[in-house]
This record gives sequence, structure tokens and C-alpha cells, in this order.
Amino acid sequence: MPDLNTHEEATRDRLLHAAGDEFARSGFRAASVRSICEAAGANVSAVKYHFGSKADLYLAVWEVAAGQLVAAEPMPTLGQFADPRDALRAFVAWFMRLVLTESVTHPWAGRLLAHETVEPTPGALDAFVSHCAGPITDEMSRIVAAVVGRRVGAKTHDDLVFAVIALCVNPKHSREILTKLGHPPPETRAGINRMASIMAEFAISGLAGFADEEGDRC
Amino acid sequence: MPDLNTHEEATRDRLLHAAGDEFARSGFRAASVRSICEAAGANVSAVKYHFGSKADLYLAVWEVAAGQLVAAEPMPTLGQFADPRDALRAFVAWFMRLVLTESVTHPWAGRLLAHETVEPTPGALDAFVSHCAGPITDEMSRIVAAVVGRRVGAKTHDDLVFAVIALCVNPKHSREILTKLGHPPPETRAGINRMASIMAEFAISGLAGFADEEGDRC
DNA sequence: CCGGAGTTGAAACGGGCGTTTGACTCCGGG
DNA sequence: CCCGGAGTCAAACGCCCGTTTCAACTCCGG
Repeated sequence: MPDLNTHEEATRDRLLHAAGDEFARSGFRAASVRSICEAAGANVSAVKYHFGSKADLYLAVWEVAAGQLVAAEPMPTLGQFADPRDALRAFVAWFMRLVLTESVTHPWAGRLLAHETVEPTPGALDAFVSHCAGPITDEMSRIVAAVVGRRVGAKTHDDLVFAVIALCVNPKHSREILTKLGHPPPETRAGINRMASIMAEFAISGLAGFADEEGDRC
Repeated sequence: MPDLNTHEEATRDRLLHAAGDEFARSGFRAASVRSICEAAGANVSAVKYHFGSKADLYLAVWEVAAGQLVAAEPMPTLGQFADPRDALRAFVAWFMRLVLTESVTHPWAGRLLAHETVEPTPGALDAFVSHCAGPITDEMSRIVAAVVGRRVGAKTHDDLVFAVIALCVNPKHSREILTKLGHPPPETRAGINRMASIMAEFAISGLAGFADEEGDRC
């Protein structure tokens, strides 16, 4: 019997942590119960015993991830900044750190969100939307509205919101092809912040074009 | 025996078309040989007989897709436009139509590209990069450089190129979650063009911010 | 009529998956 | 002392996958 964790961490907790790492790295579908259990040093039947099924284990991971999320650095909100553009800068940096940081100690939520976005898990989609994607999208929507200032159509507004979100999450979605093309996404905190500031300025200027009609010349 | 296509279209061609549709819809991994053969009205062993394996069938589909791509409307290039911003507008619209149009008669390449970007197929990645992703990225790079005008760092330049690409492909990658959030990507040609024009203006203004240092005010 | 090449068909193979089973150990309480 | 629940384990189940086998069929020149 491996005594390394016998009383330090129960099988249930080891499974939860191994599953969180695996799901955050590979997504629900690509992660396998066997590899999770191997990483946790547990038997495959322990998943059924402690959680019920792979899907239930995934939901349990989501609960932990939500807790990590609020425990880690909080989501910046529009009200905290005098200039809405500063809010957008802070939000983009926060979001990209959340999605791109691969460290084991980092909250799983951002990477889980990235996987769910590309390949939703039917049973977990609603919880994911209401607890994670929804709040992030709502705050981004408020910030975009404040930056644009002018009234734009609802459809156009949503397009712009998801355009900014696209700038943040695309490096994660396209990680492998970007690496193949010689432009791998940043991994360090400094590198992520650097890219985030570029994306934020790009977004601010882009949104400004919708604030003053056709303001690309002046 | 189903006489609907007995001599109209050989089994090999039926397989190729069914596979193209399935791969374009679901990607390589999610598409199954059995469902492709069912759609083609062929036996599973026909894949081995005519192509060798699922991976070889996929490569054959890529060859057809490349042919469809050049046969359909050609990729806009920088040199065709007096104003590089018009080139970017045309390119974004062309790219988004390529990626988002789900019609059966539409070239498979754009949707295959979207799937390969998110989840590369090891054996096909090199061919995909050199024949599809590479040329598109290169042309986008030239257009971005022309729109920005000013010399920016190579890293920043690449970030901006992939930012514009992200604006084009993200609606495809995030289709299901966007639909869940009440903002489904456009399906019709008119809807795609409308969204493309918004993304293009967003990109043009965003790039302009890098052309004149901090030109978000004037 | 024949025979072989080209093609198709049903069935099975081997492997990975999530899940389930049933026996085993351990341990506190009647 | 025995009991019974908690936890763990190896093994197997059923399913789907890509692949393979091999018999049967079609077609056509000799």
C-alpha cells in the first residue's frame, strides 16, 4: 500500500485534484477515468464509489473550480475604475491569466471554461453558463458598453463583446496550431500580461471606432 | 441494391463526399467511419479498399477541399486593393464566409481548418499548415502590416495578425456556447457579411491604434 | 461457358472507454 | 467473539471505435 498519502489526503480528495488537473488540461471528453485514477493512485471503481460517475466527478470538479475562482484574485468590475478603458485593460489581463496560466496551483475554471466553450459537455453546460461564462460575459458587456459610450444596436454590441472575448481565449483554443506556426501562446505571467496589454489596446482602439461613427481618421 | 447512384457516382466518390461533409461538420476525431459509410451507402471495408484507412480518407478529403478552395471564390490579396483597409475588409469577409458557411455545397476547407485549429490531427497537421493555414496567415500578415504601416515589433505584429484571425474564426469555435448565450453565429450569407463588416471595422480601428502610437484620442 | 480481377458484404478482431461486480481488508461496536 | 458497514481492489461487462478477414458477388475478356 502506498503510504505517501494514506492519511494526508483521502482517496476522494486525491481523485478530485487529479481529475481537476486532467480535465483542465484535456477537457471532459479527452480525459479518461483510468488516467485520472492512475494519477490519483486509486482504483477506477473509486470514481463510482465516491462520486457516482465520470460526469458527477466533473461536476464536483466544477464546484471546486468555482470556489478557487472566488478565492483567487477577484474578477475586475467596471465600477472599480474611473476610466472604463482601465476596466477593460484589467479585465482582459485577468481573463487571459485565468485562461492561459497552466500552473497546477492555478484555478481550473479558466481552462475548463476554454474547453467547455469549444466542446460543451451536455450535462454540465447549464451550470457552466450560469456560474462562469454568464458572469464573465455580463461584466464584459457592461465594460464594452461603457467604453463604446454611444448607443449601438444590441446585435452589434454583442458582436463586439464576443469579439473582445475572442481575443482573450483564442490563444488557448488555437494553442497547438499557433505553436506550429512559430508563435506559441505565452506561458509565464509576464508574457501573458504583455500579450494581454496588446489585446486590450487593440480592443480599446477597435471599440473606439464604434464610439465616434467612423473615427479611424481624425 | 440501391440503384440511386449505382453508375451515377462510384462508391469511392460517394465515400469521399460523405466523409467531407462529416469531417467538415464534426472534425476528424468525432467523425466515425461507420457513420460516414452509412451516409455513403457503403460498407465499412470500402474505406480500407479505396483509401487504406480513416486517416488516408481524411487526407483525400483535404486534397478535394484544397481544390474546392481554389475553384471557389479566390482569396483576396493585398495587391488587389488601393487601400489596405479595403483588403482587410474583403479578406475578413472572405475568411468568415469560408469558415461559417455550413451549406453542403460549400468548400470543406474553412470548416476543416476550424476543427484542425482547435484539435489538430497529427498526421494531417503539416499538410494543413502548408496548404491552408500558412497561406491564409501569410496574406493576413501582409495586410495587417500594410494597415498598421508603422514598424512594430515582430512579436506584436504576430499577435495582431492572430488577433484578427481570432475575430474571424471564434464564432465557429464557440458556436454552441454562443448559441446557449442567445447570440448564435450567423448562418446566412447576408448575416455572415454583416458580422464580417463589424469585425473588419473593429480590426481596422484596433490596428490603427498601433499605427499612431496611442491614437485612441485625437 | 469459364475464370480471374475488381468490388462489395457480413462478421469478427483487438483495443479503449465508462461502468459494474463481487470478494477482500479493515475496524469499531454489540 | 462475531457482525456489518466503509473502503479498496482486480477483473470483467458492454459498448463503440478503426481495422481486418474472407466469402460472395459482378463484370468482362477468352
